[in-house]
Amino acid sequence: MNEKFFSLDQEKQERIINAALKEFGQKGFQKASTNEIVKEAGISKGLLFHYFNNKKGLYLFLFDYAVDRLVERIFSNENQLMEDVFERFLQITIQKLHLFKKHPDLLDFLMTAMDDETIQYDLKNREMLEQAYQRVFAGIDYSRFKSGIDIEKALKVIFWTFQGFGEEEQENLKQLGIQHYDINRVKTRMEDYIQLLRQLFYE
Amino acid sequence: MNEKFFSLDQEKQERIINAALKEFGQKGFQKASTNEIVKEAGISKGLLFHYFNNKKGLYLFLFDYAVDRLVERIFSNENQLMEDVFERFLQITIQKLHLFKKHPDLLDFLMTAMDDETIQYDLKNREMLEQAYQRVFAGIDYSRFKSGIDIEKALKVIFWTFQGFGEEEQENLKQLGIQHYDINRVKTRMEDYIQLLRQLFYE
DNA sequence: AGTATAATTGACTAAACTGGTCAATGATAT
DNA sequence: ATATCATTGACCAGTTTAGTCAATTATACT
Repeated sequence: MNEKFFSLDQEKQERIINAALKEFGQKGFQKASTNEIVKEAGISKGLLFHYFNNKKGLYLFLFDYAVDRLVERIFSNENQLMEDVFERFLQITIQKLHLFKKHPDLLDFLMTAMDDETIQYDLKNREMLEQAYQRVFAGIDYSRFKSGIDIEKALKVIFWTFQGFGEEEQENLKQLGIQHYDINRVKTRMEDYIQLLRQLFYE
Repeated sequence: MNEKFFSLDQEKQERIINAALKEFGQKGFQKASTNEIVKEAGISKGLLFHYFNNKKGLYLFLFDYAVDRLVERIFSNENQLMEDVFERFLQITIQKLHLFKKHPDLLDFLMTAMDDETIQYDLKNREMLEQAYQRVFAGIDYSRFKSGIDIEKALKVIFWTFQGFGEEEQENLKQLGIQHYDINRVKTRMEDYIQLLRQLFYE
């Protein structure tokens, strides 16, 4: 790729990246259309190929970019994960929403790119991703759970609750639009659910 | 359409229908490719246009078909919905899995077809669908819930749990393949979760 | 103001793919 | 052997594909 891409307006960079994430995320590498990407990004055909010299170059750049953004948001060493399940999932859900706000199609792109056979990457990023996912569930404090509760299943119920909540919030964000959506208020909304979950699961 | 389609081997009918559901579900009406559909279904180009005389004819047929299958599985009058939340959602989840087993892409197709602007249907089917969705949550018995619990939020936690469980089972079904997947054993797996949920929510 | 350099455009290409047709072939039943 | 049916895939004109490149515009420097 052409490093001067990073000298563009940040807003323009993001327009291009988001358009590409969306198209590749929806259709996979082969069937994604560069025409569609430049149309959505509002740039000319030539410019895209000027910065990423061909389709595969763009795809590979995007994969690295997406992994970087995910790790820096959720798994970076600064963001130390809480021991309390609810605090931890609250934290992660908020971070995912921030990520979704900037790059609505990044997570979907990563999911589908992970098992795309048409390309094989440097495996570095792949491994980093898989390690990261394990960290989400490692070192949780279960001591406060009511006795007689199946911890494994309880954890799944909690996980699915946060997942469902997060998807609902993403829907809201899409509907309301980026400017009318206040992420801090999500925190209070989610704390109502956490209160319920604590009531249910904790002694 | 050509009614003789229904005289084909049932297996062949389903191959064609499933291939079309998948393609339309993934790409929408405009961008779906009839070439892709016949390739996936393993039939010739001519045959598809012999039975459904053009692309739009196929799409309209599929929509009616999909609504019929959904209603007959989940919302038909024989399948009276239980008053107990957990019994009801258990029932619905099982029925959805049966549907998914025969037509893995039917529900996704319906979702995307609902807000496809390129075509306007007889609204009969649309209305039927929306009424049906409301029935899922109507007439539930809340009397056994512990006092001091926010019923509205509790219902969402329960819904998200069944949703997460259902999606996980669909993943298993895809992975294991249709022949090694026993739906009756799902019931017992789900009853473990129901036991936990009862323990949590019921007096 | 003038000139050099870099950013950006979009018309253009050959190849692939699009929805749809139809004469030819294969299968089945009488 | 014949008639009726199901099925095929080469073929069509039109669109879309990834990628190129001469030409235009914007920026920077003297």
